[in-house]
Amino acid sequence: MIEKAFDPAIAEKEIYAEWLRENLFHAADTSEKQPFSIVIPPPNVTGMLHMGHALNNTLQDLIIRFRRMSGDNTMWMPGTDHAGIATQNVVEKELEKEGKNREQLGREEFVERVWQWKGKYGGLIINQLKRLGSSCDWERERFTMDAGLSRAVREAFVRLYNDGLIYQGDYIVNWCPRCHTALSDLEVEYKETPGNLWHIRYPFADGSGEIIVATTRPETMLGDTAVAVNPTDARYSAVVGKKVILPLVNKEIPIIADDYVSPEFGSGAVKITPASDPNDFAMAERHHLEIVKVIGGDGTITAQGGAYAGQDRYQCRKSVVADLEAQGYLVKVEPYLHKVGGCSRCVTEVEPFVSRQWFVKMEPLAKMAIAAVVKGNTRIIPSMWEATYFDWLNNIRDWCISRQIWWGHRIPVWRCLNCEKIIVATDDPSCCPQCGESNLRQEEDVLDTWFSSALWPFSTTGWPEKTEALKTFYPTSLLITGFDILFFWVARMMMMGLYLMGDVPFRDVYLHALVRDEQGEKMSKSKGNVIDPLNMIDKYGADAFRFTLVAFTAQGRDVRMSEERIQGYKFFVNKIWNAARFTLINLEDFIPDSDYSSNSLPDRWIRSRLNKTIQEVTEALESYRFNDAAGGIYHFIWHELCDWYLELIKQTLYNKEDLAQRRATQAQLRTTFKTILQLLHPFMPFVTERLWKEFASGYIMVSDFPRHDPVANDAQAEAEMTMLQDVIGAIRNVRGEMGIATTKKLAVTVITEEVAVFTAGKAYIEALANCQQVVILDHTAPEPKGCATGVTVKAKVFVELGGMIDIASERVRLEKEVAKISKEIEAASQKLANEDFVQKASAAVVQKEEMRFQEAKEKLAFLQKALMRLKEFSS
RNA sequence: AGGCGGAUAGCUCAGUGGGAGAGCGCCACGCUUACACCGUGGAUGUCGCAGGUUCAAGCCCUGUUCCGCCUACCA
Repeated sequence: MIEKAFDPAIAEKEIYAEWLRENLFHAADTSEKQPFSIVIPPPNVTGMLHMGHALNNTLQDLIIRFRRMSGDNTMWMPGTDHAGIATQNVVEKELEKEGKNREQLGREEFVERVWQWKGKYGGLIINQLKRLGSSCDWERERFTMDAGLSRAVREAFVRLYNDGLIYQGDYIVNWCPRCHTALSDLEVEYKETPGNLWHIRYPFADGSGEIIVATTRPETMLGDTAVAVNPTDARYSAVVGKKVILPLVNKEIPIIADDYVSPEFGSGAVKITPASDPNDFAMAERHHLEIVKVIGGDGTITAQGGAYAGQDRYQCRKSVVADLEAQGYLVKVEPYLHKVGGCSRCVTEVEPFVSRQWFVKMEPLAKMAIAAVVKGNTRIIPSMWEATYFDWLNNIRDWCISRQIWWGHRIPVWRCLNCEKIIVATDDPSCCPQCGESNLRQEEDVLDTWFSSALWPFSTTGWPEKTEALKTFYPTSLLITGFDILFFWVARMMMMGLYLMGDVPFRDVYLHALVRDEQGEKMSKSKGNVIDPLNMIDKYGADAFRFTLVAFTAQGRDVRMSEERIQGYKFFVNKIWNAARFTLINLEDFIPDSDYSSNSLPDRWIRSRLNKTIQEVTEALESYRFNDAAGGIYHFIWHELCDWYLELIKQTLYNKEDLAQRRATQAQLRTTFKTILQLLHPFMPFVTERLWKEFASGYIMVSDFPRHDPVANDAQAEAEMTMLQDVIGAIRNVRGEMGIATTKKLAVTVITEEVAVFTAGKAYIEALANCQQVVILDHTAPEPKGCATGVTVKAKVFVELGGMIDIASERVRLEKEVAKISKEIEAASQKLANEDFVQKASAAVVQKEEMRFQEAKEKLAFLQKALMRLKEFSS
């Protein structure tokens, strides 16, 4: 017999090792079976498992296990992402502790050092995923910097370049002065920050007056090359074309007219610093203005800043403001709340910076990505995200893919030092194809990490090689990821997949929500509200933890996590475990190989209910309604199987006289339990695998997922069971309301038109309502006196209290019932009295309403009679 | 500024046109031989607000308030 309680810590370890040993996670490259594939959103190598990973991977494992059991050739591709800036930062911090920096080490040695770090710590999150039970195809594990994936990156770059979709140019980009690299637009996080709006006087060069401009960044004025006003602004039409003297710099700059300027804001005149503001940069292109870089890549003022050269940008702001004030140029200072962009990796304020960078031309790629979703080649679930997806792609800007860091895929571009020829190649060139020179210099920059991630759905299966795996598993079937990387990753995979593979990277995309704490706050270390998934697994077991995540994943809703809930589902695991113990205890003498079939009501009923549950859970999983799937199986196991079925069959199991029926019920019990273990397996892989050993040989994870059978529904059995359940409920209600102990046996009379059903079910009522005697009488029989009474749709129930009836509490109980039913009657009669309702509502609805009305009226009459009798009894 | 989502029992949330639900918590009674990590019974809601459509609205439409998120170049 199994132990009294399930010990997840031991079982999880053993079972996972068995699955690995038996190689059950591995999918064949080619197979007769229908392929089903998912690529994991590769966690950063620097990552530690957090709630987001836990949710993400639980959902993937759930679907993967469901598909595997359903007979598909199921491949879940695992791996990690090299996470350029994040990883470089981690290693640089390590160096810092040793009093070194990366420049001292030099590029090669630094990269070597990162690889060492990766070897040591990079696998941690993979092991953490295993703790969850993830059934990834570990043999296939990939890393975005692997040789194969690096080759894919070069191939993609070269193709894009040759097709004119990659270009290099001097543009203003988001620059992090601390990471010392360019960032894409997506890597900047804007935060509302209190600042000031400084109003500054710019005198006209001809001495005829002045124009006032407003700015949030006075230090940038050192690099101003114009002042702009709106061409329709009458206040300024006369001054357009004039020159002003740039204060502190003493340089003449023009006043220009441009639609971009909003006349309503500030003074309606804006200073233009093309090197320090993207809008100003665009304006400089339109008006051919000079670009003066006064802020350098390290955030200090350049030599162009004259007297301020060398100052930090914030220090310079103070100096400039002080000088403007001293020289009478400062008109006023207003407090001003504005959005300031920060580096998403280190929170340093981003500096718009003009530099030479590489870009991917997005428009043609975006068009393909839009069309694929419009045509339905890829479905986005929940569909509300489609709008966001389209909106972003329709307004997309070119993607800055170069990063001035060392950890990443170095851009495969070389320059011939002799003839300046640019060479773009997948393999390192040994000499210049134009002049034969062997002195070539490779581009220093590396690619944005997301460039390689964008290739993940096909680079992982071997692209650009035409491998069997690629043929079998591309397009992948499903991607499950958080909505927060819809742009970063999903959209870019769509573009790259369509462009390089000629087909979408996945058929379905399921976007799940964020995991928050129970107050709905985002979990963060600084808030101290993080719940560590590994800690939860240690405390409650992976099964309970997983089930919690699934049960709270409703489409379009955040997942609010709390320890209390996980504990609740641990109780559920315990319930299952004990139901299994009960089952096993009662199957000890059972020989499973004979063919039994039972027609007892509980057996027919549970077959029907189980069948419907299979259907419900299957349909919910197929449409990604995770909470419904979890809820359906929870309800069945706890409230149908345990609460009713196991109780109902006890008498049959304990009765050794009727061996045939006992055997048949044992068989049904065994089948039912095995089936729910299979149904539950994708949700709770460990406890189900553990229990499976007690029921069958082999592994549940590769057994067949239950299939529902449309003809197995037994409406008759369900209807009869409902009659019995209602009567049992009525008796229990009397017991509970009258304060009679559950151990006290009752004598009950049931008066009904369904004499046959209740006579057959008498023993069940006796057992579940704890009665010593149940008498079933036809509806023509006289009603017994001195009883507490209850009424159901199909029966009147009389509970004998042996003259000890507590009249006061019985009256309260009956009056409560009367009030409830009266309300029902009123609602129903009102509807039926409404001619519009009777005419316009569907016949079925009207009929239902009439039936409800009739039933309620009968119940009410009975209850009123009972109340009357009660009065007679008491007087 | 625009877009999206949410507002239903004390808490967390299901419920997309016909009798307001679940889990947890709460109250009462019970250690009945699978389970006290349990069982049985009970209490609890102007379904954010205001209009409208409909025989019928938590659900559809319009407006509105509050909360959250995303996108955006207003200095």
